Amino acid sequence: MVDKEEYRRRIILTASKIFSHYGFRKTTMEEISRALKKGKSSIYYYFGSKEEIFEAVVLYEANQLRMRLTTAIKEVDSPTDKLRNYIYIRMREFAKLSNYYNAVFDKNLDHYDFIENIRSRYDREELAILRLLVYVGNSRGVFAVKDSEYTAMAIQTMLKGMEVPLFWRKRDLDINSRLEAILNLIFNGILGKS
Amino acid sequence: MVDKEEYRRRIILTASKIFSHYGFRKTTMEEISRALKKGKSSIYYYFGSKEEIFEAVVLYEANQLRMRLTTAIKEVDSPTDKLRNYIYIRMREFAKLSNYYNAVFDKNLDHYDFIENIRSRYDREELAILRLLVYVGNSRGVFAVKDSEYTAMAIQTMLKGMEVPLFWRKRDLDINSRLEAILNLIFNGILGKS
DNA sequence: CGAATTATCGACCCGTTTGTTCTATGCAAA
DNA sequence: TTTGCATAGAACAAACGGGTCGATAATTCG
Repeated sequence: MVDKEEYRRRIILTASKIFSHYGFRKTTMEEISRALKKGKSSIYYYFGSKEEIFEAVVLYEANQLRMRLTTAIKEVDSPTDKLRNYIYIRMREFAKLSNYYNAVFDKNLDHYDFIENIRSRYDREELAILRLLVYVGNSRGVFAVKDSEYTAMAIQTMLKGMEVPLFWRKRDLDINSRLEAILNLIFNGILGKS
Repeated sequence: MVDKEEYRRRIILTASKIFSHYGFRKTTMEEISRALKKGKSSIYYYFGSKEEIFEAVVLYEANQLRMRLTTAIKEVDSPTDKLRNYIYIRMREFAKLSNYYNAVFDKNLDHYDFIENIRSRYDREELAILRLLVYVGNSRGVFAVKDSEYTAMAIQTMLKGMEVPLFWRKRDLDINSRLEAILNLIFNGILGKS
């Protein structure tokens, strides 16, 4: 292994799969090392602790999420499509990431502040994106809102509101229809009288 | 709780979900009892051990499978549809049950014989069903095979062959096309020249 | 009502697991 | 051979987790 950083990356990839399935608590160093075909103690040559790996994994997943979202809004042109795409992907990816949240809330709240950091940073970024989307749609004459900032915040609030049942209630299939309703509400509210 | 048996049933339902997600080993009695909003030791009033619960769960799932399969072949009439339905549902349900198998192969092979019992019983039942399906299709003039027994065994062998990659390889989406190919092969083989 | 039975739970036990450390060893380059 | 990177086995303290037991609450029944 010429590059140490490269191997750290491989560990993150592998651990990510296991963490996402079993959560932080139920995932053991033994499993991670076995999946890498290495000795358990060898992992400690690259990472100081299990938490450190988890931290790197969450960071990695956060970046993945960011990438998917930016490409999702780039691949369409109209403001409504951009916003719709963003919300769709966001909710889908968040649902996939729910295991990480369950992992954190598993027992010990040690990582809580660390996760919260990522979370708050993402919140700010998301707000900026939404603000831009609304602003552009506005200046293109598709949307008709007074204040982009507050509208973006309102949308974000709704999105956050959808997360809770996503993570805590059983996954019923009416999520899609609820999402559809939200989208409908947002667009009709923005577009004025349909 | 008037009926003790009813509560055992609730435990099975709840434990089933957790087992199917985390496997036998990673599922703790603590989790099961918490999901039932009961004390950990209360569970032992209904079941003697964790293994006993697991046994009941597997038995329950096996019955569920049986039910789904019988309804699947009842709701259509033509022999080809019956056989096609049976195979489809069988493969889909087996894929869903793969977690239970992973659970067993997790480490200790204690339950192995117990699972193997259910398995062999199911094998016999399946063979009987397949034999009947082939036989009826034959007598209706849709199929054209010489020996229903051996044809049924051949079909079962193919189905078993499909299980291995289903359970052990990553779930690639070409499963459907592979299934389609198998179905095609079976029917064309049975129907003679198309 | 009170006794008997049913159901629940907290506290504890103790073998096993597991995150982490430490030391020894392989192995490539110089 | 020496140096430094990479690996893994052994050991360990701490936590975990299945299971037991006695006490207690809830319910049934006479």
